[in-house]
Parts: sequence; C-alpha cells; structure tokens
Amino acid sequence: MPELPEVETIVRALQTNVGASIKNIEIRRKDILRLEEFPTAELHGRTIKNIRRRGKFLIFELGSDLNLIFHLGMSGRFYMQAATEEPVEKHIHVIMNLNNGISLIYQDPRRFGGVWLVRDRERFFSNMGREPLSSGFTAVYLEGILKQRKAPVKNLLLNQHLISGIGNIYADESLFTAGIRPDRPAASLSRQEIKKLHRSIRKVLRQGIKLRGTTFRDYRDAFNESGGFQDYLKVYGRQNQPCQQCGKLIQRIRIAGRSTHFCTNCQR
DNA sequence: CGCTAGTCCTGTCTGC
DNA sequence: TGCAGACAGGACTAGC
Repeated sequence: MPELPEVETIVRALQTNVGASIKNIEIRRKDILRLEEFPTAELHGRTIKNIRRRGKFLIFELGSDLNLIFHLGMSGRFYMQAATEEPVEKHIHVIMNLNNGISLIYQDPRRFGGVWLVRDRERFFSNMGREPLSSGFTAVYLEGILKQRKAPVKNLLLNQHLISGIGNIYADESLFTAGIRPDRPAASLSRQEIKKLHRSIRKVLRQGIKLRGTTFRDYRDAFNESGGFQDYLKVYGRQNQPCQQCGKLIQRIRIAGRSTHFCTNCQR
C-alpha cells in the first residue's frame, strides 16, 4: 500500500529516534525475514545512525557496515509506541525496543512486505531506478525509459527498476495531471507529453508528501494517523464519479492486473 | 530482452 | 447471518 510519499512520511516521523540504540529486537514471524542468514544478535546495542528512504524501502543505518531494511508491501505499517504499551494488534511481526522508551512496530497482515539485514547497501539497491524527486530524474531520463517500448506507459511508471517509488495511486494521478491515457504505448508519447508527465510526477509526489500520504483504506503513518491526500485524488478510486475538470464519468480499467482510473476526455 | 498473467497472503466489502 | 467472489498503495516468476 505505501508508495513513496507514505514511506517518506513515516521516515520523517521516525527521525526523532536517530541516536537511540536498539535494546532488543523481537521477531515474531520468521517468514518475513528475506535472508537465510539473519543474525539478530548483531543488532543488539547498535545505534541508529540515520533513517532514510529509497524508493518504497525504509532503511535504518546502524553504522557503516549494517542496514536494517523494511518493505511494507501492500498492507505493511510501521509505527511507534511507548515501550510500556502492550502491542495488541494482529500481524505484528517485528518489535524493536529502543533505549529511549520507544518501541518500533512492524505490522503486515498480507506479508507481501519483508525485512532484510544488509551490509552492502549500494549493492542491495543497484538494480533500482532513479528517485523521481532527485535531480537525476530528468525529462531526458524519462524519455530514455519510455522510448522504443510498447508497453502501456503506466506499466513503466510502476517498474521499480526504472523509477523507484511510484505505485498504483500516484501513477494514475500523475497521468491524469499530465493529460495522458494510462494505456498509451510508451513509445507513442511526444517529447512535449514526456515533459508534462515528468513535471506531473514530481508535482503529484511532492503534494502527496506535503499532505502526509494517502489513506485510501488502511495506510497509517508512524503515529498511527491517516494521511490527507485522499481528499485531493482526481481519478484513483473515483470510478463512475464525474471528472472534476470536465464532468465526464471516470473510467476504471485493468492494466497489467492493476485497476486503473482515468478520464477519457481529459486524458488522451 | 520485453511483456503478460499468475502467484503469494489476509481482510473487507458487495451481492445473492 | 451465511457465503461466494471480487478486490486491495507490491513485486517476483514462468512462459511466450
């Protein structure tokens, strides 16, 4: 469920724990661990040097040689609570108790997410596409991704090896803002359209972050609170409702197995 | 190599 | 109220 703006929101809230150290870590479900070797003993006593995001991944830097990395999948949550509070909810898989009295809780009912313990962070992320809000994500880079490819443009926006962090909601919203149908073959976009799409992606993601993410169903931030961007969605989840720009009913189709929302009049 | 369909899992909502 | 079926902010993979 969480895409770039949601993970970014969580990371920013967790920053208050930088400098704290890990008293202990409780792994309640082993199958959420994505590595055969997962030496939890190495985590004890480690100081959290930094907390950051890469794409949809949440990274705890525990020194120059160790990173604890989470992916929230479709249904994952990551939140803080006082260590004195009992973790009562279902599907809590990891609890990290810090020496500042805070417990960090990782919860994921569907278990599409995962946890990694990674020494070489560069290598772990070597196959990932550029960050859409970084200076490296230019219109020229986007053009390079889209040209010569006949897959629907939306598929390519969702491909984490090409661009990191965009998911189903922000793909649909970016394409609406750009006025481009999601099922257009990528190679059919003109240079002007690519420029518009590039600007739209950045604009929509920035707005998503500013409003602290989208709570469409069950996303919650690190304080277990809802986001605000759901009130500003133009197409996602608005099938059969009138387009706010032209009044035509928003359509829902299926692209690459994902439900896809767009306006047949405003997007061409 | 590019692309699509199928798969993993639990919870929730809709319609009969 | 029960129950079946569809669907969900993701991402691998097998196979064409």
